[in-house]
Amino acid sequence: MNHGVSIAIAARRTGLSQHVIRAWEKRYGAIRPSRTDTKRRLYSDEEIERLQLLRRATQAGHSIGNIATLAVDALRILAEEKTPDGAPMRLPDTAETILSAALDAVRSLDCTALESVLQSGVVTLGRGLLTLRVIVPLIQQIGDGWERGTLRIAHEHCVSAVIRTMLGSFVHGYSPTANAPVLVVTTPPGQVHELGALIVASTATDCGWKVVYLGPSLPPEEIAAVYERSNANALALSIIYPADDPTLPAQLRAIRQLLPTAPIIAGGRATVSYQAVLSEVRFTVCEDIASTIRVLEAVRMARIPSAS
Amino acid sequence: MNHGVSIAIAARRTGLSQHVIRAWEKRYGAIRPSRTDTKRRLYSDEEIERLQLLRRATQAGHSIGNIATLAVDALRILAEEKTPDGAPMRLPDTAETILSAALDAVRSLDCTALESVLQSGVVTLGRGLLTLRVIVPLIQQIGDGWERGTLRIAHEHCVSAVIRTMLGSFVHGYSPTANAPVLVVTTPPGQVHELGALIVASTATDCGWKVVYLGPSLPPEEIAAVYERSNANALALSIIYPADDPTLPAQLRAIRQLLPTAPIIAGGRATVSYQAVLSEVRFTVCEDIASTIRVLEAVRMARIPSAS
DNA sequence: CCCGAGTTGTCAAGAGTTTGTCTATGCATC
DNA sequence: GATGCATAGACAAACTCTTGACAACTCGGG
Repeated sequence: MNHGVSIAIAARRTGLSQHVIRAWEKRYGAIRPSRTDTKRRLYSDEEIERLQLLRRATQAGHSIGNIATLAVDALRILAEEKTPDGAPMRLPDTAETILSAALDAVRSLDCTALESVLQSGVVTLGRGLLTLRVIVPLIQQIGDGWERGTLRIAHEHCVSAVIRTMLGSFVHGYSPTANAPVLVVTTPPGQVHELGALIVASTATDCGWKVVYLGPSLPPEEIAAVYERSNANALALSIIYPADDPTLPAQLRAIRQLLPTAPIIAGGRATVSYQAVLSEVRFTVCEDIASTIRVLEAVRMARIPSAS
Repeated sequence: MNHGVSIAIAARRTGLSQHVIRAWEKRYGAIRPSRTDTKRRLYSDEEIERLQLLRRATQAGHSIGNIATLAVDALRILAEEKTPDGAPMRLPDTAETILSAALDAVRSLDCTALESVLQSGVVTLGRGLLTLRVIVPLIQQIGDGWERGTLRIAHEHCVSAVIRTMLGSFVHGYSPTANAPVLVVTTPPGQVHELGALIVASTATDCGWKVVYLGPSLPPEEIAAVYERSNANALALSIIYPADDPTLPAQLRAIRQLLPTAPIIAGGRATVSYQAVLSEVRFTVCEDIASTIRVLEAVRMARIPSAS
């Protein structure tokens, strides 16, 4: 079957050091990779996944000695567990390291490097933290650098492309739960930047929502049609760049008119420029990701708790 | 009978050095090229493809010693796939199945389902075939359905978002080879559709190029600056949608002026509308993916083998 | 509050393996 | 005769393996 990869690759893909991988094997029998004739370890995809799960479970506070021999399914459960407050303390530090590594990659216009930095960030921080502590600041700083003239448009484009891909891969990441609430995410017409919308989409996915992501710049009728066809529970709109679009208020009113009762969330830097309309049409404005999460949580709770 | 090519050509086409090719043959029996009467090696297309697969599999972390004698099919799996056209026979059937499953998912606006259909398609068909036989037709049919009114704009947006993410994840898939040729991919200003550019980018990655993907709609000066900073060997531009942009010819001329000698490839549906300019500025126009691959191959061969 | 005992990540040294690259020599081709 | 290819052998750099040791940390008890 799959002949497996070397320990170096296994280490890279799991975020563990080679030393740790060997130690876990020797001391706890956590895995039993096949060997070549000359005793070199060969890791299959399954074993690598197992190592990833072990890693996340240990980071969540479980001690390796206790969980090393558990079945994969059990590990999946342990690894999924959140750490509400006993959160690891050293992570902010790591986030900054990753961020600066990412900025270096951007400056040298090395998209491949940027991607692998971010990829390792996913392993280390997880999606949520990576988004919050790395991707958002990164976008911010690229924007600043561009305005100050230290970075070119091309830098911004290149980074956007990579981030776009990464965030996109977060959106449908988890298999949907049966009765998960549904969130429609898009941007109103004229709002061409989709990164904000993607951040919301991936965050919502992370929080257990089923997300229908529609890309940027969609007309009100389309938004409304999709909202109803998909039995959505909320709508999220990202408003970032053109902060002085005279046609936007009309669009927002049209949306509200088509969806009179829907919970609609608006977020993004440019929301401040449209405060009047936004409150007029009763959109919930979110300043940042944290408040978005809170609002999503509130909407979810407000749903009629049918079962039990 | 296929006469086969010399080891020098084989080295060029695979990106491997002659030494390595010989070493793989001698040490691992990885290939067994036919010989002339005077014992010179002659490589057939199949053998060259095998070498390419081996190269990609090793880049993916598999050690040459373990995989050298594997069958081509197994290699395809390890190398994550590619089949220019001499494909296995049952695949067209599979491709159609996947395509229709994808269309179903689109019609019911279930992005999650679409994503998992495509994901399984990657496993079954590999990146190259999935792109050729599923993604491209899918885009085509969505476009048709939209024009006929059976599908909404929202469908198109939703599908684009999913495909955008999937193609994006293909682009930087492999770790760059030391002396891989570099291709810059983008679209000229005003060309906002990036799917075509992404298809080229992912195809080129598949062929062993190092790709610098810059997203859509980049000004000529930016393109040129990146081209030179990244020591690129070629530039690819996708021209798909506005087929009647009066400013585009000027942009194309500007690009050619900034990069007088660079090999520039233009592809996409709208190229027919700009034929006059395109030939004036000496862009190589590609009708489809296959011809793009051929042109890339030609450019790679034309490179003066400076090193070694 | 301090002390062992157990746990866990990290490291170093020495031996062995893998693999890309290079040389030298002779033949082939043009 | 200049260039390209074949073979064989030699290297060096990069990887891995195993063993043993060490430091930081946790935890229960004195």
